[in-house]
Amino acid sequence: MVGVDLVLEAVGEPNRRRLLELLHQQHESTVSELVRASGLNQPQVSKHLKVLASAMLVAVRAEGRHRHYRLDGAGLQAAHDWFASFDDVWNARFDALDELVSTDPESSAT
Amino acid sequence: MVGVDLVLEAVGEPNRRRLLELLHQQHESTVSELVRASGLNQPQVSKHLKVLASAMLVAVRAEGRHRHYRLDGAGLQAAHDWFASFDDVWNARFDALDELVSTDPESSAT
DNA sequence: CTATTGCATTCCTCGTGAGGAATATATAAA
DNA sequence: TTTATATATTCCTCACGAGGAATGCAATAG
Repeated sequence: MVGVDLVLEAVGEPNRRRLLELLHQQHESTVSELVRASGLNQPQVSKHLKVLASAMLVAVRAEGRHRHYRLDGAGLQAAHDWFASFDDVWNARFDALDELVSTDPESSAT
Repeated sequence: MVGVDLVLEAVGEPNRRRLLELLHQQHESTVSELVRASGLNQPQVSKHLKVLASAMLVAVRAEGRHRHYRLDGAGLQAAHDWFASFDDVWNARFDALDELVSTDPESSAT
């Protein structure tokens, strides 16, 4: 399992989110391509990618002197699951209330 | 719609995540209760709650000299949706690959 | 071989953000 | 009224993290 702490700290940075979104469109990109697409300098891109990789948000594939980066589902899903654990909040499921009134299913008047 | 930037920056902080999880268990808590449960000092809790509130992650209800905080689904769902937009990554849908190799399904040697 | 390209890494500076202490503010109690 | 409680806010310090510049390093080109 992936540490959600690393993931959420990594995605807290706006430029890293931009890189993730660029990678989402391109499926796979070299560092040079990300530099051009993001407008960031090459060292910054490499450093951000390093952070993303240690959070299992991206994976690398070496090919010659090129490095092909792609999204890694592990980190993304870890963060997704963490927020999903709160889904009862916005789903407004009145479980406790439902249990309280479950003995009286007739009381469903508006 | 809630700004996902504010939300993801807010949840990037570990103690703020702890507060969110505490609020998730308690449904509603005063600042004092969160201070006791989190081990943080009162000013830090108030400051973190302020950040969480501006990201629509918590909502407040004033009652006498107490402030009752509870989770706000708006911010939580915004972050959830942002990660959900990447679900094709971990669902491992090889659409493009599938299209490329669809003429040769036998080539799956190790 | 040397030169060049693609990327990673190091060093430095600076801004920002988190924590601590003290204080301000508001509401309730006496 | 004075006092106590609950919370917010201000000020300060400090550490960490992001960006820039320069450099290192590996792989291809010539």
